[in-house]
Amino acid sequence: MDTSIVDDFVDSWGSMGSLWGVNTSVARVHGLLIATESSWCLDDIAQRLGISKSNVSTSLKELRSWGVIKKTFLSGDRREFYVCEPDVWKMLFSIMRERKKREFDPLVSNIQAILENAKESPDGIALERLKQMEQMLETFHALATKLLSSENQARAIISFFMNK
Amino acid sequence: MDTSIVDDFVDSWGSMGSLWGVNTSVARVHGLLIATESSWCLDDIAQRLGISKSNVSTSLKELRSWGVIKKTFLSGDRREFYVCEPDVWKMLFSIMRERKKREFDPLVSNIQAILENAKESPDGIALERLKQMEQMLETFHALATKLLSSENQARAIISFFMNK
DNA sequence: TCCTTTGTTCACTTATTTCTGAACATACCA
DNA sequence: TGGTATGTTCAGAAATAAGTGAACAAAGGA
Repeated sequence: MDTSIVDDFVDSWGSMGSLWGVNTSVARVHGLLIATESSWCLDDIAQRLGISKSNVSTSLKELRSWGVIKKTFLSGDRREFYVCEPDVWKMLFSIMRERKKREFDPLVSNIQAILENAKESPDGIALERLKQMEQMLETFHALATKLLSSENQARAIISFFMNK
Repeated sequence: MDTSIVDDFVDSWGSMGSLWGVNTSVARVHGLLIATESSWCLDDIAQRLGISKSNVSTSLKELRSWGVIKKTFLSGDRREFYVCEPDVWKMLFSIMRERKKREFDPLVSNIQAILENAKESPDGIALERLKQMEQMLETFHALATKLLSSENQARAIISFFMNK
């Protein structure tokens, strides 16, 4: 098995974990599942990537929480195996949905709550600007909600838009 | 001056620096400039946020590199003052453009380069999936390039889309 | 039952990032 | 020229995040 392509992909995917907010190990484990066709058990992943079992265990837990991998079972084998979502668009949408839920939504709620208490326009505060910010965030929130509600719909919209 | 709203906003904005990849101090300084109408000099920012001058200095440098603040001068005052971009949409677009350039573009190049060397479809590698990934990334790249080329155009597209 | 395999948790180590104060540079003014 | 105000850089400190190994738990199988 020619492993260099897999290694390269794992490195590349690992180094961009920051784009969606996970650490290198998590992204590397994910990269390994993406780049290979087989399903992997914990020990094999640890050996293949040269990291500890406990690290793999927590990384897999994290990847499950993002909804981008799933367990599989081989008959007669007690171990848990993992594969990633084969559809790359579905994968990306899972990540974006989760990231929105975890980081963007709370921000929007926060800003809304802050502006609730700011009806009286006190001195020195750029209240107009903060209101524009709130509106912008709400627009993005609505846009993201709409786009992320269905991969297929979003893909159609993107193609339509790109062909104009 | 009622500072609690500013403080709340600074906290909120500071805690979401990770969304666009800057640390808390950088985001807090930015938050302060966003939430207030005045222009700020280094020392006053340090005092207001309770952080060191050197931290403010590097944070301002970082914010300049993202293109989200600019220097102003008061006549008869030797100090450098800073204000943020008043248009929140322009601000957001600056951040997105810069983040794309710094993190997304290199990823796309990487994946492309890796797949260059993978014409022969070796065993155990999900080559089809990696090609789909590459295509998806290229689609997003094209989409982002188009959307980020003009705030006004993008805003028009978003409104059009949201009203359908 | 006891042993083995598998996976998780957690206290601790290691690595990385962030922040600071001091030293330095620069520009202006007296 | 010296003195003061302003801003930057950088080595090290402090804080935070990540990774490890050992202990533990659970589940089969002999």
